[in-house]
Amino acid sequence: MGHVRVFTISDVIARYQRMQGRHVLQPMGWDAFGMPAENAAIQRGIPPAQWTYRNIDYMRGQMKRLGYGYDWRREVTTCRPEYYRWEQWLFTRLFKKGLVYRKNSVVNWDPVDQTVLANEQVIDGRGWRSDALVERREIPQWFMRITAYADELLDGLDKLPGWPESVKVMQRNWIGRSEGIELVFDVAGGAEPLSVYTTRPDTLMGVTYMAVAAEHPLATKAAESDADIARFLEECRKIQAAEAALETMEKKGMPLGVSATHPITGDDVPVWVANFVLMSYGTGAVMAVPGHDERDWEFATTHDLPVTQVIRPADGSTIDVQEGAYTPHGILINSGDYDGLTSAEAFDAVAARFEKEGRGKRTVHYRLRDWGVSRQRYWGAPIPIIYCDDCGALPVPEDQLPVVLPENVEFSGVGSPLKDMPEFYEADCPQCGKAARRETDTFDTFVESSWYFSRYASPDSNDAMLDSREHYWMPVDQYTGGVEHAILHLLYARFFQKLMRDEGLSAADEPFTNLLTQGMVLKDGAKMSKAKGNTVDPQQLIERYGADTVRLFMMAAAPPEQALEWSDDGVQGSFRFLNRFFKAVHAHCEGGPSAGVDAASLNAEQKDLRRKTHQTIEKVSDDIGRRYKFNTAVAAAMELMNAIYKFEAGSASDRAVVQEALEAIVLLLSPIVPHLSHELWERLGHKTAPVYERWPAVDPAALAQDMVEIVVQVNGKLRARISVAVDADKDAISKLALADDNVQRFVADKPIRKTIVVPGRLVNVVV
RNA sequence: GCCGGGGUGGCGGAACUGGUAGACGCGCCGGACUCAAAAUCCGGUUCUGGCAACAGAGUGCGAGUUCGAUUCUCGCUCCCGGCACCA
Repeated sequence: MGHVRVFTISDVIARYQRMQGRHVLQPMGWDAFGMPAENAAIQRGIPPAQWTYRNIDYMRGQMKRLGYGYDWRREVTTCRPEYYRWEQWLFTRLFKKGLVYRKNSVVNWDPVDQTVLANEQVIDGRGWRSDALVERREIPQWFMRITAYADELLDGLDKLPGWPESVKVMQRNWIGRSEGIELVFDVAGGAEPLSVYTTRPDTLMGVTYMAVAAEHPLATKAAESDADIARFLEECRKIQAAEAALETMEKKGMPLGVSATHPITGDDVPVWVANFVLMSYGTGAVMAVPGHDERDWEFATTHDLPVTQVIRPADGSTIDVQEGAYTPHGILINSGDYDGLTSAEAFDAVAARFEKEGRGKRTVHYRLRDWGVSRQRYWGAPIPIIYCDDCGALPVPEDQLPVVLPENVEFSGVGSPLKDMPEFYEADCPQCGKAARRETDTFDTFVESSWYFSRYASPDSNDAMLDSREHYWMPVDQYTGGVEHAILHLLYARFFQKLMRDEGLSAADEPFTNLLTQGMVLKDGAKMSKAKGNTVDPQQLIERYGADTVRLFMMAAAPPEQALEWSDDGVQGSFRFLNRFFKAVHAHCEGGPSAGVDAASLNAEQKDLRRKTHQTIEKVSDDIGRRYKFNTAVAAAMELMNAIYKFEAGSASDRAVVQEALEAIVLLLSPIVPHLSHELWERLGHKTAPVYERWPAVDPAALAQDMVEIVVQVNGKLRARISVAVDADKDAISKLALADDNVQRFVADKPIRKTIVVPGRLVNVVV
């Protein structure tokens, strides 16, 4: 049902834009690699490929029944070699540019199943199948250098007015550009100096300890002669790779019995090993300022480390850092020569001092890390690399692409079957020709989903990743997807767009001009999922109520970006409305053809209905075209339908007004309920179908009104409603308001202090 | 823990730029039709008091700004999404 929701939203927008006269391309494809197919293969004993292709066929049939207006000639399937060969190709190009590289990085290792686990497969620190405590393990993996584009990815957000602010803020924070200084603390006893990065050099005089990662050489060395430290380091390995696990676990540490030297005071600063410092991020060492950093404060308090204050609030108020860290900027105290400087001045002074002495430098840091694309899994696109004992890791030559993933395999779930297939992994070195070994890891499936949208422009191109047709269609005008993609998918897609641009394949800097993030489909307050067993099968609903009822309910129940609560009764309600809609048209058509509206000779009731018709056209156009609020568009159409039911049509001019109203509803709802609209449009006497019609236009003359209702408040409380002429001036309106009996009751003889008149809306009398 | 979003009748939601809180739908109540039921149609439906007119209260909790706050500001609370190997 989640898919039904996204695709209905997109289809409504596509059909609406088409009726605006635009040239619309709405494609569909299958993001088909990934863990679900492997899991299904384990459970059902069928190869992932078979299961995948079967599902694609089923789902394609269902989409056709739902009436989505796709150009099926452009269908793309990411697990086909014709598709993934091009990301393999791009990867080899990036290899030559130095934008991909290999380094060690951490994975979740299940020591019992002897396999790498996804974060999702780790439950409370244990493997989902073995129940063994998961360990951190470093293995060599391939990375794409997304950090080389960090600044452009950050600055580009300012050029995306069609994106929700919340998504842009999340991406900004994720990239996390910060300016700080990198400086060095010498370590007593001739050990390697500790290099640290800080964004708060103004708090340098408040450093009371240092902390290093468990894998840091200083910790490893200390463990050699101290069994307790060795045990602690062992314990630190039993943390899963996910950042959330790291941040929520109990912060633990031990003193290493080693001191660093404070670079200004020369004082000894104790060095600790801590489980929350990571070797792989930054330098593996941090300076701690417990007086002015919350995490440092927590740690210092639990381990009885000193907390000193070196910043005071600029407004002169007093604080006590023993009660909690003070994190804002302020004025320096207890800082020797720096006393009295502001945080900003101290930043510059400290930076200048270290740069002059050659012991540190100003540095820009990013929270964003390079993208690890290696997966130790079978059902993914092979990474096109060959390892030669003599020549090292080399990209597969272009004329040998694609590296095809064998589809007919036995899949047991333990390790990748590719590792047991010599016919796959045996290869010749592209450089020296000697026997070599092919990479058996596959790409992260985010690689496929990072560029598929461009491929729709030239899905049949066998000579290039993208051809000139890309320039006609890209960038995507309207992209729709779940908020859960706000960071990863959307950032990787933006990154790939820049890679493809720099490869000369595209002229666009950004892939998606307008972004709509839609909410989940819930049932009983929880996300619908097979795991929870609370799914609803679209197929059954289509059979019982028809596709239009399903589409209508999806659009009517909630605004697109909000979570939608599934309701069987709500579906019934949508079905009821469509029946009323049908009956209204049918009853009207029984009376034979209608003449056109003669606007000049309408009575009051006819004018009212006609005004409602044109108000509805105005409202629905705005709701679909500008606001993407399909739920209120549907509500407006229902209101007009209710007005038609109340209107007693007798004369020919009555019937003309009703005909106009019904035609409006048919066209306005046609993007949402295309099948029924098609039928009703024909019954109303038209030869063409709504998909070929233009969107209805508002007649401003029909909206005109003589009198308008205004609310009268006394001291902000509603006391009366009055009817005034639309062109009445403020004096006239407030005179009428004060003349009202109920208003008089509340004003009585109290003096009137002020009267606020908002024309067309309200009068507020302040007494 | 950090980043982002949300909390409005019995329920889904509306109120777009600070100006009538509860549009529209569901459910429920009453009526019509029917032998009866379903379906359909008509009327009612935030809570409290009142026959009614009307009055009082009310948008997670607490404060603030304003003639006026669901809307803006500050603090709190609960729920949802993301946290780099679910996609």
